Amino acid sequence: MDLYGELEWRGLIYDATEGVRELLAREKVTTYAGFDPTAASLHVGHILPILALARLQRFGHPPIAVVGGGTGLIGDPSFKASERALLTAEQVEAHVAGIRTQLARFLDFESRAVPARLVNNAEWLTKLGAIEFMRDVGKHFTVNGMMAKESVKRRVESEEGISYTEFSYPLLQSYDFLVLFDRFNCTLQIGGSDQWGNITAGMDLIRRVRGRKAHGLVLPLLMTAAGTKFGKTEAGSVWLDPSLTRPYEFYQFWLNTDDRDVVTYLKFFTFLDRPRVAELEAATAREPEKRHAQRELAREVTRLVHGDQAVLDAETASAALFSERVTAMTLEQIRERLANVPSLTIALRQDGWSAVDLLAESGVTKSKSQATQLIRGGGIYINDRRITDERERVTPDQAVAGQVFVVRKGKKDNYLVNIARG
RNA sequence: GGGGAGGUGGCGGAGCGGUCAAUCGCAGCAGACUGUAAAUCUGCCGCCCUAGUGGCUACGGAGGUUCGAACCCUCCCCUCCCCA
Repeated sequence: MDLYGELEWRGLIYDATEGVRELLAREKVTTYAGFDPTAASLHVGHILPILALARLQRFGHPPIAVVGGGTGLIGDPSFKASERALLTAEQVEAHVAGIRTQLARFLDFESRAVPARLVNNAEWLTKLGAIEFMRDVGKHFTVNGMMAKESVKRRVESEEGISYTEFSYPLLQSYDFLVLFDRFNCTLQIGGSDQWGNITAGMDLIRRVRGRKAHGLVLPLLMTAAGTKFGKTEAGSVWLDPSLTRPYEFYQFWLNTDDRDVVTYLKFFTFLDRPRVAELEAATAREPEKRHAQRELAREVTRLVHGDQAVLDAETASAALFSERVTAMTLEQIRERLANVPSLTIALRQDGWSAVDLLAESGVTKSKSQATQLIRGGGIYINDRRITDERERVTPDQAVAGQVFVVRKGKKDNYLVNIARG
């Protein structure tokens, strides 16, 4: 199967310009995707375009990941309801640093035949003078054409309006495309479907100033079957940065994928081939309770993002928390298997604590009120035992080896509460 | 510039002098069921505690009237709609 067919099968092609398929089949096409540093870390949604670049590289097309150190200073208005506050240069710089390292692990920079590149558009955008920009780039766009773009329409028509700053964003992205075209002969840009307007703007610029045709391909918007935003959990966004989303939680996020979404996600977020995906699809239909597909999905994506060891740790912890009894484990086993579980401490008290105090003082809950509510709702377990009365006393000798309580909040949130002595 | 409508909890949206921490829907959390799924059902859902006819903070902002104001008055800020 050719690359385009592969992408099609995976459902990754939302829209593409005429001739992309033939182009990809015919020659090595240097391709880029941009990532603006709007946060300190990329989140699970970003995996889609990143992997798209990686898939291209596997088929011999050199990828370029562009970190938007320059465009991040401006802010993309595409399909945004309102103007956003500008990030400071320091914020952008800090975000860029984090995102760079994350991007780096998905592409193969060692390959000589198909080199990957990681560049920062601040390199050329911050040097671009206003007059130069207006003469060389701005002259090629009509305001009329810009305003007609679906991506900015809502903002143009809104009372709040759109600042000149954000309005110029598509031009900067167009200029990026032109620079990459000139430097690396980059002729294809990919991105989320919201990027279509910005991508075609870049294609237009290249056509006008260089008389050459460039292409665009956009990926589908991520949605869950339940109609909610993809990549959100109780805790907020699912980040790639392990200090923001622990690898265990990251693994759990994928493991909890809705049956209706899991095959789609396997195609989107893994490199598993067609027969394997078909196999997992059949397995899900046959015995959904086994979660074969979800397990494989969680394993694959966690490996991609956090590595083999993280997968092992997450699987061990998951098994321990969901199918074993804490009280049957030794202290060493708990320490080892639940290494990824958030660890808290509580000061020793010989006569013990009321259940509420234990939860609030250790930080499992943020207040005694919250602790009380959870206990009354039946959502708190200490060492496998459900707490039914918030006044119930918990004593140090009930801790595993006299040292640690495994506290479960709800179905899936676990904490180790260590007794601090002295 | 003229005329009109409105700003309420994460969002939507009731309330229009006391019984309002504020109906309801969504989102969220917990429970039951189950498969760590979905759907459904139940409870919670401003914050806090010693958990009560408890305390604190709240209905754009600042004052005022009143025993008492999200609700009335004044000024200010903001949003939306119509006309020009």
